[in-house]
Amino acid sequence: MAEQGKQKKLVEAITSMEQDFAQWYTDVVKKAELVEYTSVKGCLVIRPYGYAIWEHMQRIMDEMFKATGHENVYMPLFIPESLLEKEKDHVEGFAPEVAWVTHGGQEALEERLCIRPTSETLFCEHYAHIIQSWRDLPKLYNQWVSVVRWEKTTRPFLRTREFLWQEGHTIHASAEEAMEETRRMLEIYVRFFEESLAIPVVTGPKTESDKFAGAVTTLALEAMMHDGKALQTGTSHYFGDGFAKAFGIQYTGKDNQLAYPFQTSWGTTTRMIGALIMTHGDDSGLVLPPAVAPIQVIVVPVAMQKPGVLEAAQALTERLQAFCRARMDASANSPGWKFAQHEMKGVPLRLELGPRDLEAQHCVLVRRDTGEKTIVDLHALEETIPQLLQSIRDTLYQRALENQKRHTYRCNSLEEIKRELAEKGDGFVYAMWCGEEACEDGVKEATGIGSRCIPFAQEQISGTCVCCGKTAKHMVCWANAY
RNA sequence: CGGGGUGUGGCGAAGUUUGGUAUCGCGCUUGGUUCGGGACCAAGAGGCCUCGAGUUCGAAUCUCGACACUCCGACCA
Repeated sequence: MAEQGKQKKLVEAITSMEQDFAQWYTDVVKKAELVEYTSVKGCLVIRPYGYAIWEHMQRIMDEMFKATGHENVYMPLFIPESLLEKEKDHVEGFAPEVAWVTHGGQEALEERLCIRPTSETLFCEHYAHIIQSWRDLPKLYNQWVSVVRWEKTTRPFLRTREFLWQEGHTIHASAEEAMEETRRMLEIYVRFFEESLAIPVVTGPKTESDKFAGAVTTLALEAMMHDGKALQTGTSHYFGDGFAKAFGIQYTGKDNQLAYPFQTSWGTTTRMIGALIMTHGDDSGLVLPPAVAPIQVIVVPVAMQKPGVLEAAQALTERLQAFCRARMDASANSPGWKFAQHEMKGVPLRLELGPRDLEAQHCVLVRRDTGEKTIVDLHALEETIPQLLQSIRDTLYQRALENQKRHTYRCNSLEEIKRELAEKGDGFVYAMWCGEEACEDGVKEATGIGSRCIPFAQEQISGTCVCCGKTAKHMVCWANAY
């Protein structure tokens, strides 16, 4: 009997992270009911539970955008080929992965239309129409839409052909102001990641070869996943006046001279959900930071056929709903099944309420992050639950930060990089670089890891480039990436 | 896009070598007993074997092609 039960559990369990991290990830996204595959490659259904996580992300970020003066707009889905082609670097960067619409009904279109891979060109066309005077600047726009990039290999949330995102597009009178905006939005992302997602990030500009198609500077957020690989989780670009010149956006300044304005764009995507899974998840499934958890407290009535239990659990759930996202699971499944199920879905807190608890006027609270059980007086929940939720966020953040620190290696030579990676596994490698693309490629060639960004938090690891030995200009964060 | 693996009820698999009309576990439905870590009994329902061509009296099984998923590379949020 006992053996049979154990066997059953093994069959239904997800693959362990250690055994196969990629398979573990796929198991979690499926079993936590985040996504379902469709018949179109790289296009997934984001199921209600997964979409609810996205909605919380949206809500929190949108508030931050609005608080800094941004407005939401909506640009069309289609971009005519001629418009996409106006900025040379931009089209070269995106052309290989755009999807084209060639027919309307039965008739071939005179000019084919691409499905937006990003909307710089549409914003530029629009700005050219509406900006005439210095009084029209700045424009601080954002949109929440989906975009399409015809990726060759796809993975749920990490790389899909259609994905949801927000793209901010701003236009300013001066380069300084635009650069400041680029930094400001990066900082907003950092704050969102750290406070709401409990994910520490490394930030800094991308190298020349790695920046966004058409950008002067690309600032990136890099997060470390549990397996030591890097995931780019957001970017903020400074465009200078390159797009303005390519699209003929001009305004008349206070000095009555025509001038080109300066632009930025910045974006984050549903990839953040993937980051969440791979940063906090464990062998029991998803672990969600409370800020974006669709359910923060799951109430599980135990022995709910006993008189009064279900009613008490229902009343308690309603009471909790005044200050947190609480839900009761009164399904006919056994308590053990419910425990496992809600752990799989990453619910931060579980509240067990049974006849014994009712008699003593307390309940059992179980944290998802540590598994720790505490017995709490029913009258103290208004105080205890918010504290626990905060504590869960803090613990998740600290844990992720420790993982990042433990897997950050400071190296002085290519040999050292190879040795560290071989001995300690994937991670961030901090090493000096001369600034030459040849050496960037050289590091990739020799060690297999690529440059992620040039961290703002620079350290002087040595004076010379790890690749060529010449005088170093920057410390670069290198890593294997998703 | 290059290299591997896989595709059989909702999920996981057996069956494919040696062609004969599909089996098991979980899940699902109904009724009952249970309930503090993935409960149990009984009775049911559910499958153009990924799709398309071909070979054959006959194809899940053999041949060719397509598609999807997945892993490892190259590229990207």
